[in-house]
Amino acid sequence: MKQENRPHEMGLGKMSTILDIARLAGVAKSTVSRYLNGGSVGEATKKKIEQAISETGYTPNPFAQSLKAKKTNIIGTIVPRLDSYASSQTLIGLDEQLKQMNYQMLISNTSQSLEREIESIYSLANQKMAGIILLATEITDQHIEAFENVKVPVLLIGQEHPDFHSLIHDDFHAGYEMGRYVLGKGYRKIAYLGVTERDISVGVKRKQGFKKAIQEVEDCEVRFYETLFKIPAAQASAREILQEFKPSIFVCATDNIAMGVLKASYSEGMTVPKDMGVTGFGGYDVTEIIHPGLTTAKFFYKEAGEKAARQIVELLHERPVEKVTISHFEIIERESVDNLFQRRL
Amino acid sequence: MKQENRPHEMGLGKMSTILDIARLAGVAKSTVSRYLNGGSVGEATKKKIEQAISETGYTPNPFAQSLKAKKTNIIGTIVPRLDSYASSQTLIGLDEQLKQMNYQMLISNTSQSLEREIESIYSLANQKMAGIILLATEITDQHIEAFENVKVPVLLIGQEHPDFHSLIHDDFHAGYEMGRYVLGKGYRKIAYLGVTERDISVGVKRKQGFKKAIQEVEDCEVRFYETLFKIPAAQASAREILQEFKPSIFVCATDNIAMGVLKASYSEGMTVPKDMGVTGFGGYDVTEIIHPGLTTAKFFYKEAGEKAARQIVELLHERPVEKVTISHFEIIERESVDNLFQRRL
DNA sequence: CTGAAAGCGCTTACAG
DNA sequence: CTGAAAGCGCTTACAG
Repeated sequence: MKQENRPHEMGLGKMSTILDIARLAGVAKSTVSRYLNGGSVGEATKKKIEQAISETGYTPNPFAQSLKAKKTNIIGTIVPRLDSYASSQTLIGLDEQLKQMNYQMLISNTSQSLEREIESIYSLANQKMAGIILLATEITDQHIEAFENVKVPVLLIGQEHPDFHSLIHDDFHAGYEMGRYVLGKGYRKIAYLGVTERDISVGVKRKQGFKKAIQEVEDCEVRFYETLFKIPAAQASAREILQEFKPSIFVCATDNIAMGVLKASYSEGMTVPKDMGVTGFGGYDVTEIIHPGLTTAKFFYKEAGEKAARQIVELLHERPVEKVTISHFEIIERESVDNLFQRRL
Repeated sequence: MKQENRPHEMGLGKMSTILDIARLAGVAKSTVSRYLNGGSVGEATKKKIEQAISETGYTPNPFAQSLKAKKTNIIGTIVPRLDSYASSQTLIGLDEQLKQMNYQMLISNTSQSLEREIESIYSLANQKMAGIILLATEITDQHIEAFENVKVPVLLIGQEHPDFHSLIHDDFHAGYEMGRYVLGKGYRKIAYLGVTERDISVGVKRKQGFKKAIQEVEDCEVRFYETLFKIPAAQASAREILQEFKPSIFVCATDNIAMGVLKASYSEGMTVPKDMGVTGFGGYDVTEIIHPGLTTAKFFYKEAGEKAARQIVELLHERPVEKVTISHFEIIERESVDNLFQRRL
């Protein structure tokens, strides 16, 4: 399969078709087709067909195949953005696993437009995708309607919804453990810098988990803030909070937000972790590169992508798949958090 | 086009075909087809067809279309990796521009395997891509052979080659200007940390430009080193160089390599830029996020992607396109480089 | 095991 | 302006 199948003679003439192969091998088209699709073919004819195929470098026309089959072996993946660590890693995991299972992946980038997401659902369905994977941020009624209309197997990644199968990260427990971690280090004056609650996973669950940890302890002063996903916005929010609240630590709902806080702290002349602690969620590469390294709850995007690939294929085959799968996480300790107890000694 | 075309009734029955539309409108299939493809259709029939289409939510089967047309309006893009700033930005630029011109983009990720690149060329051609864009790192004889065989319009991004159209970044002049910049700041003991010369753009051209700048000045001590693209490898290389050479500045062939050098300098207890300067090439987002910010030669990947999209489409239409287009760059000054002249005062 | 025929949904000359 | 027919390359019952 590695070398011999390459259409070396393609440059000479036009692409060969199944009819060419049939003629060359002296058999009927249907026999060639049967050979190609693993049907029963006699040894002798098999030989002749193989010969003809390698002579011509024949390879079936996928459009003709799909036209008959009325579907492809392509999984359409809708992704809100291409330039995020989480997206890339998830896509890589999906792609590699899908390839291994002899499926193709088609990426549809929506540039963070929910409207484009809806369009993509219809468009992918129209292109006869075998299944659709949505790297979700928000599930609206329109999403639900679209998926109902197209009737293509669907898997959500990153958000869960009662109507669909989904694979999510363990945002709640990550929030909880992060809370416990921070409290365990002695921090008691905490700014939680979150995002919109329309994003259930990032905006709600992480915060809820964190709140639970807080409730297990006494006399802890916590304030909750909301900012945007982008670094400059987070930076601006942090600057304000620094004025009005002076927290001893920022617990940020994403690594990017944490980056913004770090920038704000620099520009205010503060040193992390000496003057203030910072934590994130995500486990982006950059959290390890920077100095001080960022303490964060790392999610396993690539693995999640691989798992999702296996699940969507199960779904295609109408085999049972658990409604919601929870991918794990890990608290990574780095320099951005100090041990206040130790400091007091 | 926004709302009305959506196949709301799709959920009810099977997808409708051109024949359904024809019957509903009381005309022939060919007339519907002509309407769809902008041929001449009478006002009255046009109305009826439009009515039928919006009633059914009809949308043509792309496989049937491609089967006839023997090609698609999809541009296949081969990318060595998904998780790099340069790749993502380029893809975003390509995708957005292509969409605007009514083309689709299909991404083929090769995970840095040259062999997979070759396979992708054949596979994309087999899928009747209208054109192929290769985010190139290295052009081997196999690439040339493959492209000759498939006879599909091709555009290279990032590397040039006499056989193909290409869009490259101005690596030579970026190297030159970076050299001048560093010299202008008074640095005279320089470690140039480059990469393999098999990568012409990154490994050869940047270095050549830099060398040219060096030659314009006297009594400058420069040593050239080679490392890998990954941060840990660069970090290890930097540590060694720090022992044997003690440069006053590291000029790194990529931002990632510069990140490795920064990490090495931290772990050696050095402060940038006080004890040592560092520069990169690329202009990745991370260079702005970190502290100190990294001085770098910024390339415009997204713009380059957009430009490439326009060019490949020109190529499809067999319109003239300049053989090699050079995308610009900009030296971004940040804190990782000091002014040694000023310091002496 | 093998082949002839019909059909997937569309487009494209060719008549009219 | 409009329609009947052929054909794109493949697969799938159906006979044999």
